[in-house]
Amino acid sequence: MKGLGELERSIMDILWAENTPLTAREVGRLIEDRDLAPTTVMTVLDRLARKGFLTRTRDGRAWRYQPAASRDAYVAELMLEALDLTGDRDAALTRFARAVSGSEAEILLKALTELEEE
Amino acid sequence: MKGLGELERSIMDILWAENTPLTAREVGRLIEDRDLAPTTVMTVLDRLARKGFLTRTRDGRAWRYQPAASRDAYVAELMLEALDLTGDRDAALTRFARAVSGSEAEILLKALTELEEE
DNA sequence: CTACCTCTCTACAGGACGTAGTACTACCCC
DNA sequence: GGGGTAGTACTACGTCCTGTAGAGAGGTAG
Repeated sequence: MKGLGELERSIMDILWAENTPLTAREVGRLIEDRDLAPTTVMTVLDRLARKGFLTRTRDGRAWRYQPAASRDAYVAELMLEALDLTGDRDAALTRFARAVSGSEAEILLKALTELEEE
Repeated sequence: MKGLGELERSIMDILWAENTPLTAREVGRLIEDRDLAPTTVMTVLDRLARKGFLTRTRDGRAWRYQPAASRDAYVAELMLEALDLTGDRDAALTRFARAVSGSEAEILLKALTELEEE
């Protein structure tokens, strides 16, 4: 997988936030802060689809885009990918465990213990 | 932080593997597979130092480079950074917990429970 | 002095990304 | 049915990062 650029991530954020497929125009409207040309949005959506981050289906002449995977799945995958960079996964995991803050450590702990019970 | 390129990572790997500071020439010798010009290695070492991944100290006319942080710290930081991309950290963490394989889940679990006890 | 090593500076090509124009088609309203 | 509107595909361009390396300068060792 590859990282996303700034604008690409903004657009993914929008699509992750909505749970319905959007057209380029709709996405464009939701990016208020920047004044982007419609074609810019379209180009980026196209690239994201090409990279596999989005799927698109026809709606009349327009395309409707939606995320291929949830944001959580994306983030988890990035984390696993980072983990793959090391030779010593255990050490990295230990360090990671120490680095997450208390409440999050509990989330992790809970998820892990639930896993064990299954 | 930013990700590293291919060659940059190879070089970091070499420096992480040794636990003594190396000169450009020494690093060059350790990258056997590729036939790189010495200046190439120097340039990349320089860039890595500039980005904060390496620190360097003089040794005669030469510089000796060594990692500014351990690989584990780097990996853990990348993981945290990925985690920061999401709005819903809990969901991402839960998903991550499910994704790590069994033995690694135990490492994590152990690190976390040790944390709790402290 | 001469060959050599190492440094610093500069350069260049390729790819990713932000950004957008152009040209073409389909549709709606008057 | 003609013009505006929306949508598409294709092309383009500047910038930054990275891989790769040459040129030139200044020590160092015979």
